Amino acid sequence: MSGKYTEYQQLNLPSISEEILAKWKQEDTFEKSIALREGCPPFVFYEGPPSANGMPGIHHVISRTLKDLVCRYKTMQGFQVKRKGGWDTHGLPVELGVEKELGITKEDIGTKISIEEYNKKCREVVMRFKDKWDEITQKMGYWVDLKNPYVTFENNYIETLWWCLSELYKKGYLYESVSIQPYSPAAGTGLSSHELNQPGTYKDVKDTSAVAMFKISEKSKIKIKNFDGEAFLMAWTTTPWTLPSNLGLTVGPNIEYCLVQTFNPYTHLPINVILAKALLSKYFKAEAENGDFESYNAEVKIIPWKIITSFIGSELADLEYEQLLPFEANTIEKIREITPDAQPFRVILGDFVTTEDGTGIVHTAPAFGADDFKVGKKNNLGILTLVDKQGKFIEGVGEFSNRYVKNYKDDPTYVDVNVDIAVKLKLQNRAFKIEKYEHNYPHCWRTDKPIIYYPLDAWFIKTTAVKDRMVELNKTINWKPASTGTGRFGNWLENMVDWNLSRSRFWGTPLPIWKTKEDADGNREEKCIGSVEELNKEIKKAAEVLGGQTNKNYLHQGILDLHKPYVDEITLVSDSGKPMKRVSDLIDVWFDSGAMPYAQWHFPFENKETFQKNFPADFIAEGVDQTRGWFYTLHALGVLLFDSVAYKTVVSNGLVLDKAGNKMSKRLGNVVDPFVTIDSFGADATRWYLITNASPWDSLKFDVEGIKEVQRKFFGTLYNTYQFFALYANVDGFSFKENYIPVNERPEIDQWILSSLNSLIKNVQYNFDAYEPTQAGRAIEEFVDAHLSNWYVRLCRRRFWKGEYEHDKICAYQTLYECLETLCKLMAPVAPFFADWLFNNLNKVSGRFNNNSVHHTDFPTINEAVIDIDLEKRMQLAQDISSLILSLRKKVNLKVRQPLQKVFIPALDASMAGRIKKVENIIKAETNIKEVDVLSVENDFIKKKAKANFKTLGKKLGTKMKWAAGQIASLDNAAIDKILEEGVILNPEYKNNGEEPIIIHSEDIEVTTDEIPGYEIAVNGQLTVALDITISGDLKKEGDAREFVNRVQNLRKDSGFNLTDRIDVTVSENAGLQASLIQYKDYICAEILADSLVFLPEIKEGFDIEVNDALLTVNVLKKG
RNA sequence: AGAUCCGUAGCUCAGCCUGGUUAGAGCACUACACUGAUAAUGUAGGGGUCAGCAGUUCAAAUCUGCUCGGGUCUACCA
Repeated sequence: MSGKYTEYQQLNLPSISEEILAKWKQEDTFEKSIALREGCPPFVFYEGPPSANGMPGIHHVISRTLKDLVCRYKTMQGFQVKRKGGWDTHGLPVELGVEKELGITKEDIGTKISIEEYNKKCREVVMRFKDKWDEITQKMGYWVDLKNPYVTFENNYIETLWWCLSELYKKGYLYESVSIQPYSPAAGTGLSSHELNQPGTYKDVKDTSAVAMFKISEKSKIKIKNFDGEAFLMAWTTTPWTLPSNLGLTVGPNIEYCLVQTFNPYTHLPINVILAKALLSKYFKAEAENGDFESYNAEVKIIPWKIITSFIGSELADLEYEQLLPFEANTIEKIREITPDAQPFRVILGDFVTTEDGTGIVHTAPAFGADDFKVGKKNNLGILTLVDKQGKFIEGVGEFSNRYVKNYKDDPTYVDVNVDIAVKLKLQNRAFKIEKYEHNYPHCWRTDKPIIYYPLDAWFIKTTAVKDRMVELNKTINWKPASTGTGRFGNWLENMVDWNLSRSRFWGTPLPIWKTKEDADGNREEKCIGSVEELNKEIKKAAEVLGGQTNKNYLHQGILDLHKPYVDEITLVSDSGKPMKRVSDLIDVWFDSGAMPYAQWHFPFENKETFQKNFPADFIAEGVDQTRGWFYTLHALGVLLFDSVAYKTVVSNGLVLDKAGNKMSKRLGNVVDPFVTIDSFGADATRWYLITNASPWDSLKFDVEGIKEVQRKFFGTLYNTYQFFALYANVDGFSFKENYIPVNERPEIDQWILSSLNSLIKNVQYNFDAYEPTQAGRAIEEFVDAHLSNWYVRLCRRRFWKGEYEHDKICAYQTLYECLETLCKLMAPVAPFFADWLFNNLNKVSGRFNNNSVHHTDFPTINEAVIDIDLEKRMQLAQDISSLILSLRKKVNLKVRQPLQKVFIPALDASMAGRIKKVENIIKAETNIKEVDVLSVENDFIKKKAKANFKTLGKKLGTKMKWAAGQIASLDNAAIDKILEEGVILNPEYKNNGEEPIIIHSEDIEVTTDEIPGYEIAVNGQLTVALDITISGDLKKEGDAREFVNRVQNLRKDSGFNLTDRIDVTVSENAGLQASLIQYKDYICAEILADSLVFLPEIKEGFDIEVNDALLTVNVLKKG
């Protein structure tokens, strides 16, 4: 190795990115980083597949930075980290995109366009932005294997999904059932929650709402209280059309209800009603309570009422009531035809009941509400669906038969059936209040018509069967932040329902279940296919058994594409010889991604061993919005299939908001284009900003100003430190060829920065291990800025350019080099380009590593022997003292170039005195002072002040604390000294007062000093500095000389001289300064590399300079 | 509606777990200084009801409860 360290004009991060990217490409640096770790323990990472039919955004950059840095870090730590990429290719967004592009709707599929063509189109567009994704992946420096990604639409992938499903089926976890889903009668289709969350679907509408009165049966009435007259349960609904399907009334078990005697406002008949006590005021006027019942008649506006009795909800359980609206279609016989042992028309209990609105009693129609369905099933109410899929009443619902429950057909003559139901209730003394009610209700995003909740057949995974195990295993997962695991995710698990897999779509993974038609007894046979081979076998078998045209297109080669429409063309045969058709559903795309640990390897058909080595993952990371998405489905399938977690650590990162804190959305136009950002600031600054600005799980307010700051402050400073190093190392030819000088043989300042460096390694390693990259990054920043650049380099500057190339200088070079080299490695996970660039700049000269990339090196290890905490502390002391002295100089307007004679620093104890003595040279140099006088503990020169230590005393003293603090503050030197030596009783008169003695020891006080008469003093905490500001004649002269040197140095620099150029200097004679310059001539010449310094009466060509208010003309001539 | 995260200087964030008496840093602004590495740095200045209320405590930014505001996820129901 040889040559020079490359020096640069200025820092250009984007071009560094480009240069390094090209190098990586050429040298296969990524592939090599994995190959180099062959045989090392694996660290397993799963890539959550993005969907390539949308453009990547800046929020993708943050989660991928996080993933990338962990993988890079682990690689450097000696693990082999394979990162298989993946693409999520199925799902509704793809379908919607295609429909928009082709200008069609779902209804057109099968008529205007065949399913085959439609799916072909989906397959084409799904990778539309793959190029853009690949580009951002590279540009941001995300190392992931894009050459062999898993793709969810490929046959092999789907085959594994089928295998998973068939395993679940075998375990009895896959079943068909009814669930209540949003359904659009106008469009004739179920809607997903995604569709329901389209903008504008929830609208404020006015509906006819009814408070209906359900008459309590005579038998049950007695259970409440013995009283005269009819009693009713009041329940409210905004959808009166569901009332004929009513099968139960739900009350909250802990809600208080009362029985109220009053009159029906419409029929004026005397009634008794039950409702929640908290809602009485909604229906009754306070002034009418216990009003005049005797004289009530139809003309009286204010209806009298009184509470007869009250009870809590659980006491109402199982009360029976008469059916509200009996028809032919909803008789008890009809109900039991569907649910043989149903027990409807009862009061049941439900936790979801509130007293926010309504009556505190919930009308329950199991077919038309998810809660209703759940509670109905639990209480065996049965189910009635008196409305068909077109949204109209079926036959047998009296005068309402065949009427649409909402105006789905835009019929101008439509009469609202809800109003008619309300009228009927009024006439029958079954309505207490009918009114228009404005509420927020979901609408179908395509037809703009209100949706209804409707029971649809669907296939489910019985996740509830393994709920306890999922909860248990979740506790072993390391969640970052932990609260997401216990809170959002843990809570979600606790309230888990079975996983509804079914989707009525076209482009997705088909459910591999074939079934026969139901026979007369409602029985049927079904088969769940678990592999292509099995399907092909069944295809042949069916053809043989059923004969004719059965599966004729699939007999030769078997099935070639596992999507619709092909799978639907296949008929299988049941064990008893009946034809079976596939159920038409596709599965939830979340199943696709949740099964990626298996499907990415085409397990169990191939790669069995690979799979075993790569399950479960050590680490995954995605946005927090995936908590109930990917994180959930991974976990569910891991537990269901293998009784295992799917990942050991999961980091969920927060959202990226714009700088005003708004969510980024195309609609608002505040989306940050990651390409623009990375092109203008470079990937490193962007990554560094994203990681260090806020913890990954906090939402990040993205502001390019922040990136600029990172670029300037962190990368700029580090770059300059390198430039400084390169400048002088090139002059001296330092290439680390000398033996490594033992740290304890180096000057104290070197020992200090190396101690800090090792402390930094410790800190960074700890935080990376804890998945706290923000803390790690900030620690690196702190080191570069505060320690390395602005203290070490600042103080050592002269060591690099003064003197011969021997011990001290080599120490300085080796030390600074080691710092830079180590920093490269520490920062490499977060800023991979810059780190590699810097590493190569250093290493190509020194050749200390055989590696071509920092990413192939090992992460630095801590050298505990070099860490000297006391040294770090006293250096901090030196910095604090210097800073105090500088503030004093500022206060009295004495610039640093003016030397001063002396500073006094009182030490509070011997160890502090010792520390200051050890760093006094640094203080002297930094603040340009000749002597540092450390005043010992016993001096009388200063006045001491004591402050109570609240931490130790507070516990002992309690309420006397304030008094004691006052006492302590007023102690004099003698008392403080006594406390320090042996302790003092603060309340000597304690015996007389009958108190406990309060003994103060040295640890109970903090001693400070406050006054040194005749000196300029500054105090900061326990530190006091007293500066002697008298300037003697000699000091003044030296100050002049230094000022002069500074001016000449500036001239050298401005004139573009090289560092080593020698010069001749001529100066105009000047009465005020001449004596100073002559006295310090040797010093001056040495500093400015002058061979001569000559005074002339007049200088014709030269620069006018000003030195301590004196004007001079100077000419500087380069020699040779 | 439920869960969760967040709320500290004009802005970005520390500090909170483990309570301790002047609440810190950076950016931005102003002035001065330092510099033969520096787009850096130092010193000084202005800038805070630590979202609000209540509680626990000798002592609360810190612990507890409630409220308000913002984000996200889930749900949207009589």
